[in-house]
Amino acid sequence: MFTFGPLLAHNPNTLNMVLTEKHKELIERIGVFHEHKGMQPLVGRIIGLLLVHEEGEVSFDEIVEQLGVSKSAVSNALTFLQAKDRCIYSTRPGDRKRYFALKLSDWREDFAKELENIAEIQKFIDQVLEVRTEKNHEFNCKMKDFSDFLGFFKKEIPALFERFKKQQA
Amino acid sequence: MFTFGPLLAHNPNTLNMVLTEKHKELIERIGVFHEHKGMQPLVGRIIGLLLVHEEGEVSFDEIVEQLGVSKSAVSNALTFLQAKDRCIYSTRPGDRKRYFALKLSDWREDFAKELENIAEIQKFIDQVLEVRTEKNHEFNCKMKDFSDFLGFFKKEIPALFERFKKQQA
DNA sequence: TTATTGGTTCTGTGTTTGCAGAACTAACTG
DNA sequence: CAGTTAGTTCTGCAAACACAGAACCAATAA
Repeated sequence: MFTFGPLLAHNPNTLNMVLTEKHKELIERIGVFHEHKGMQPLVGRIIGLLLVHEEGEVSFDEIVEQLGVSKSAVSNALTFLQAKDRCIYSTRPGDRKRYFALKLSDWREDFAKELENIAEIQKFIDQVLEVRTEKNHEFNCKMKDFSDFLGFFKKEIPALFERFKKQQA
Repeated sequence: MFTFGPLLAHNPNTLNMVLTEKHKELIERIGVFHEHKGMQPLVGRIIGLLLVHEEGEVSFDEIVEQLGVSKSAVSNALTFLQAKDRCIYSTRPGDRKRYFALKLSDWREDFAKELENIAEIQKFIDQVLEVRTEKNHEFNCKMKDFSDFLGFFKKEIPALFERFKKQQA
């Protein structure tokens, strides 16, 4: 039978953070930024929401309601974010909901990985150099030059983080 | 009327570079690499072809034939690559064909741009920090930390290239 | 036990993508 | 002039994408 009291008590929808226009606009912009990086629209919006949300932890339901999308879409997007290790959830005693948060603590490793990833083109450059003849020496030289730089760059990444640590202290 | 002599003389198809299996496979791998970066498939294949092709300059026709795609697709892909400043064409006296090549000389600027681009997330982080309350201080601190690093990183980019130049000599 | 909650998986669908093929244009050729 | 060459633009379509909605499942509550 329907009981009003428990409904209010258990329904956390009423507790949703209030998003101002500024919040919503920022979420959208963060969304398109991530779209440009190849992610699907909703994934970018969720990242935006998790960033601007004052708690930093947001329930599945609140994501559905704040972004106005379906449960299935949110489920898939969150599965993706967790698979990519960009997101985790925690639970609370006496509460079956999952509270999702960005893994902001990993930004060093994430950023380092991104840097290494953009330098990955070196592998291809080197393989190209292996199959190329000497017919166009200048072209080959430019490629060799680029490859050398990429090798240098990769080596420099750890030092970069160390220098940051030093100048921070 | 049909004349055999001029046809052979003017038809450069017969002059196409021979691509081995190794070449073709490498082109495909370079293609998917660029697909992951958000480019459309054919664009990546063309970059691959321009890289492994011994001349470094490849005619429109040869691209069509070597990759087995339509003229329209090649036209659009080349327009895109030129718009992105990754590709240029040159012509030869008495030859109406265009010979396309990668702008390999610009790799420094291109790479610097890519680095700056991945650091662009800082703008969003800072805007997020502006709208956030102090309700979750730890979360804010991590974001501030990340933003500081991104600022530091951007500043370091020119020095990086200089250090490369120095150690090269 | 049935009902409810929290979330996942399946099915269908409008939209976008990526290309083919044809029509077209501009420049040269005979 | 008509015909050829080199490339562009237009039209259409098959496949992939991104999501909605419904069915579904597992855990808790009544």
